[in-house]
Amino acid sequence: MRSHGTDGGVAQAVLRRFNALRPLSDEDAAALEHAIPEGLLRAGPGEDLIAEGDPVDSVRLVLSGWMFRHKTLEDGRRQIVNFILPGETCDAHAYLLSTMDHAITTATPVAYAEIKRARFELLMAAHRTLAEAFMCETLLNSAIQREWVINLGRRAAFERVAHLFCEIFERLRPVGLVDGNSCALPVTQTDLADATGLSVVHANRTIQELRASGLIVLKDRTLTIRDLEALKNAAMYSPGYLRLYRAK
Amino acid sequence: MRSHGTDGGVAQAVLRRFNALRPLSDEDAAALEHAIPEGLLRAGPGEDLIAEGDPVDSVRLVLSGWMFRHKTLEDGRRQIVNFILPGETCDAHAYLLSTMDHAITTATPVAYAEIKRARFELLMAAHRTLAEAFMCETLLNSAIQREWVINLGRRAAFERVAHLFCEIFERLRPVGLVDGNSCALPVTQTDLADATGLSVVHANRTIQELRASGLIVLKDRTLTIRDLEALKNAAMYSPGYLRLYRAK
DNA sequence: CGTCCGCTTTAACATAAGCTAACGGGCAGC
DNA sequence: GCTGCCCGTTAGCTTATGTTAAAGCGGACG
Repeated sequence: MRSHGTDGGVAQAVLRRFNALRPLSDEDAAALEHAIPEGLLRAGPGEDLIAEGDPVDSVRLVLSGWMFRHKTLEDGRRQIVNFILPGETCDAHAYLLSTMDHAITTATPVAYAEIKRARFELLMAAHRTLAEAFMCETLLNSAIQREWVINLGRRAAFERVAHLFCEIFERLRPVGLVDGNSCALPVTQTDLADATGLSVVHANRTIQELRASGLIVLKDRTLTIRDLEALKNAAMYSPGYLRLYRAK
Repeated sequence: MRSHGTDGGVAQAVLRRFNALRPLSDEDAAALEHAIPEGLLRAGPGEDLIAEGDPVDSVRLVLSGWMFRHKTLEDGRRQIVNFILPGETCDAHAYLLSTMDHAITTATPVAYAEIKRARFELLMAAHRTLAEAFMCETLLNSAIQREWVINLGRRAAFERVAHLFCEIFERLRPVGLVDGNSCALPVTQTDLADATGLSVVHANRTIQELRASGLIVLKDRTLTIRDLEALKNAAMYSPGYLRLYRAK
């Protein structure tokens, strides 16, 4: 199945994720893998990959590393609207709307593949299942966005942070990035605050509380969930919106 | 252009909206109009059209009336995650994910058209621009969802409600549902509270404040915006995310 | 014509979360 | 080995928003 010597396994996360959404045929997988090395790129941590208002005319696949989507108000208040984790795509189809309504910044060093619009459209036309998988990615993104609206609108700080942790854990699982009950959490507390709509101080207090409750350990950018079920209960986490049935 | 005697003008809102996203050829428009009367349906106010977890296998187009998407936590806290206004679609492509991750309820009496998946896919295959228009609808929905995340995460109550009002006004404009500086707002304060993540009491206080500031008049389910620019400033409303450039 | 009911409004009080400020620890660079 | 900087942490005080409760108000309905 691996056919490109130079990028051995580099597309692994993407393939695993897509297979969880729509099982891909070997042919579909090969076509996707083939498109990746052509547009392979890297970026360091804290780099702005694209800003609000920028024109879009390609699709990106995250091979490794974390990014996040965010918007900033005139007076500087920033909100992270979503994280983009390994295996996920930025902006499939977004070129249809011409420009970005939000910015994307890297949290860690990342490797990603950029597929130009024309190339992408050919790929979609030729591989129906692949097209559906990308479509699912986009829909799932909406579903996650809706869950974040609930998180910010109706959950208290403790539940909110707990929920975010559950979600990240469950999103990393299908791409093989959880190790037992631990996963990487390579972002600052400022980022977590901006993702949960809290002030940094309160985000910190909340994390302390989560630690004190024995539900999690968070140290050296590694999150360990001591009791996932209990954490989900505390977060009022309702499974399902991530649609990872097939992913086990 | 009108060819169906019985549904005279019923698809007007949908066509206006689509034209604002992707100018449709007469042929595309005709194909869409043709699909509508077949699945024409009505519902009263407060009806649950679909619940979380329900299977989806059709696309709906709202011809008239308001609906909203919402999720409810186990303990009853409810969050409206978006309104669905006349001319907008529910769930284009959503059938790809099999089931709903949220519920849809009507706020007013509504008329809508239901297009079954098979029919919809044929329509998409035959009309590229129409397919793009539906795709844009889906993407726009995501963009709105992101803006709601910012609204709930980083705006204070006053800004939040002001922002919602600006958004609704701008979303109703391209479908011809604003009249001067007024538009319908056929929802209760409880609904507004659930959409803005506030308690009813505080939502009410905030609306009073908005009235006192002279920015709006809200009476008999009609919203009048006294000074749209001022309201947008107060809301830190950044145009653009609704992509209504072409709609003027 | 009175009663019920859903919606809005007000009041009084409770509290979660914000803000400002300062300190500590680790790590990179000089 | 000192210095600076980023990040996490803690403290003390402020405030926006939630909660509970009750009253007003108008329309629907018998």
